[in-house]
Amino acid sequence: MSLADRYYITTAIAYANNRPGLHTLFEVIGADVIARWHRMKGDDTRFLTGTDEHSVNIAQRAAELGKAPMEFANENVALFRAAEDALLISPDRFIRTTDPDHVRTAQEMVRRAYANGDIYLGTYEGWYCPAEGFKTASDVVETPNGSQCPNHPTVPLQWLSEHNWFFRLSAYQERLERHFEDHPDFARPDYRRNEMLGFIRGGLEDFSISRAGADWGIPFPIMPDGSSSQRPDGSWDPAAGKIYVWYDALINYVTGAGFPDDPAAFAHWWPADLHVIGKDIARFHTIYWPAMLWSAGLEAPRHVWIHGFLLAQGERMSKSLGNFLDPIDVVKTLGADGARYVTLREVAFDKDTDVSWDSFVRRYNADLANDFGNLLNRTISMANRYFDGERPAVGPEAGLAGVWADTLAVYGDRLEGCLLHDALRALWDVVGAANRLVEAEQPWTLAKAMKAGDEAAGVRLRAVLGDLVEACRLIALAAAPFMPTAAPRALAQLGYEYPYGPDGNGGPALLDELRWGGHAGQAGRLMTAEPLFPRLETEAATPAAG
RNA sequence: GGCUGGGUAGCUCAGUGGCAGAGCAAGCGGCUCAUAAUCGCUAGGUCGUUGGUUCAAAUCCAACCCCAGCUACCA
Repeated sequence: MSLADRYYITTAIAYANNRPGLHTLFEVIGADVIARWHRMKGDDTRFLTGTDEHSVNIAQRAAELGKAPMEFANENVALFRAAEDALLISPDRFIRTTDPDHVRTAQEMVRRAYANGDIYLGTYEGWYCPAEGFKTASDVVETPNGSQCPNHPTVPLQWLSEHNWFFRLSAYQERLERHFEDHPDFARPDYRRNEMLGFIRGGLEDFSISRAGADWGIPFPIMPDGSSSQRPDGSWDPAAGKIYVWYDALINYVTGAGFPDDPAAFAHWWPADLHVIGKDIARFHTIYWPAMLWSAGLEAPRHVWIHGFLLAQGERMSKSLGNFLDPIDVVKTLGADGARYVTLREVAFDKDTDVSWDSFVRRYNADLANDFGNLLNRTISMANRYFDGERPAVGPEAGLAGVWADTLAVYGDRLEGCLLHDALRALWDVVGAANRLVEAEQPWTLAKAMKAGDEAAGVRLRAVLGDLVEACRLIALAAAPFMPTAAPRALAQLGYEYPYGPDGNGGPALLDELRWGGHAGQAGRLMTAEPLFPRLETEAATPAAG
């Protein structure tokens, strides 16, 4: 990938029925890091995230609370935005499925599929739980008394039969298989790709894309006879029904790229480079979505990354189980940078991971307070003491330079390969190497010799501390996508300007800045050392929620 | 049931034929620049089980046991 490439990255849109947990925002933090990395590299980057607001469940929940669906959605979206702000998430657009342009886009996608002969009227049949909604055949439990909803055994299931529109997914089976074969890295990680490919090979059925009777949702734009469902006064005929789920939710990715209102923007941003999504919706993103796009004459996204879930003692974290972490609590305790680092270091980005409050606090103290924070602190403190605040330059034969070059290569590969936890692990190898260098060189011993008149010791001391300062600069800068405010604070203490904006835009190409000794000739003054990541006392570090 | 991933130190995991590894947690020692920090050392594993191939198996093969995922319309 060359410089000045454009890079369009998205997350799944979250279901706006409640306040978000860290397990929901995990994917958004990860995507934000990747977006910032590309912005800092100089790529023309667009990062899209947002909320999914149409569904019977949301309308129903709103009604229970005596609110209009939109009012209910607005409140929840505000909670999402507050949590994302606290986590320093930097979307270029926060999209809502209730946004007017998204409504137009979804309707246009339906029209295109219709024009292409890919949607037709059919009958959807299935079990319906009045307490919960439609159930799949595999969800329903067979008992001597008949079929039951596993979550609501006392509520009788209804067998519903509904007339609605279907998308001809079956027509795309061969093309999908070929796409997976021609683009082996379309869906990753590999084991998820294999699952999806297996699903395709098992045969594809058409799926329904409209619902009758719902009144909260995007109006289906076509009447059964093929005419427009829009009336002369601009309103939509309720008899046409609403667009159902995937022809609403998935469409946000092209809405966010400018389709169809802004053809120039769309030509620039589409196809998306990366959709970051959870494993629960892999099929819809890697199978339904490409087919829907092809049907509209558009290209499939380039890559879909499928991440796992956060677990608490082996159980999936969820709002309903109550075993989730509140992102606001985590930010309050660890700081925004700490929360981002610890989440992405503790949770593997390619599979499920068990996490706990204790593991988060341990990781924060070990990696941030003790290893990196203290490295920065001791380096600046010594340089201030021995050289009166003048920043020492890198030495002529720094052993760390080689370590750095190797690490940076691995770091970039892992980060661009979505193995964010591995990227951080690699970067922290340099932190360890730098701390070991301090012990090996014992700057305090060199300083005593220098004071006693040993010039060679003075030269060596300057070089050692220069290398340590350089290591701190590079580590902080490389970690900036993960820790967007710690990086500028660290660089300020080291006497460097931070040339990037709050979202990572502007400034020189990151990879140029990340060359060892890149600022060798530049004089500067160090600030007083100030702990970047104050150590947490374990007892004090208990979440408010318990 | 079928397919896929996994089962390695107290915890999280790396390790695809050559003397069992890392980080964290634990114990001991060193150092004093630093946020009771840091550096070194030690301890700790029948590598899920059983059999097989091989001079040599955590690694390859077979069977079995456990955990998780996928096996169609949930946001």
